[in-house]
Amino acid sequence: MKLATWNVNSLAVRLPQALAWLAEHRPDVLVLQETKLADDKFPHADFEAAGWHAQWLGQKTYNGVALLSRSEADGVVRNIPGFSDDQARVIAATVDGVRTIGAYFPNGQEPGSDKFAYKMRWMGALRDWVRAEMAQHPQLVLMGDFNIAPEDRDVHDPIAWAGKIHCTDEEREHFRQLLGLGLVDAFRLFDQPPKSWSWWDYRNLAFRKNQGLRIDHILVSEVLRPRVKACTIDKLPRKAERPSDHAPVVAEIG
DNA sequence: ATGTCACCTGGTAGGTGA
Repeated sequence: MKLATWNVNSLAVRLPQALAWLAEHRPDVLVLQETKLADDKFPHADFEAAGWHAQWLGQKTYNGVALLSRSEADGVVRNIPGFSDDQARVIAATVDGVRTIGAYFPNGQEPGSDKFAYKMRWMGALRDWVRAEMAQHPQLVLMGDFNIAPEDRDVHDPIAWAGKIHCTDEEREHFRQLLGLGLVDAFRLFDQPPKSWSWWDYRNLAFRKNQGLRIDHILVSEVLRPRVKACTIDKLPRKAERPSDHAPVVAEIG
């Protein structure tokens, strides 16, 4: 099966691109982040007309997540159970026997800020919940926009980014704790081209100069690990007219 | 140093978030 994650930075703007990408790649599951749509504005009819099941959790202006699947999605969970949150960041469901969690991690803005503290709290709650989910569902995938570059090789300029948001020791420690639950970064199961990024700032001609970060990830549980056949970043949508600043990440599981 | 994009409010620009 094919699983994918994509931060679309407004589904109102990117709906045509999302539909085109789905039609071309036919993933079994695609999770979206930053839909930026209130629930009553979510274009479920457009997805359904194209043959996709849709689950979503949104809010006006900010955040918002969705899960699109070819098969029906069961056991849908919206946001982290037990963690009171007015931001729409998590959608989870079981599709074809695989527990699939789509997450939009907080950006965190700047170390020491209130938003950074929220990011830490949110990641702690996510970790505890994912641990419980894994106990129930050995076949589990956690994917989305983590807003963390796990290692220096995931950063175009590690010196300039040292200690900055996405690259702090605290964020990287949280990423390692997720791996410590028994998850593995699917992208690093394979030889990859150096300077592989999933996000490029809209500013400073960053995409043209390939100045980016790898902050979008697909983590798979240990039982799925031997079944992962490939994991790639699809840069093509980043070259389109009116692109999202993120590229889709895709994993193939046999 | 910011050469961007998307969204909102309140007003035809400015602020916020990423």
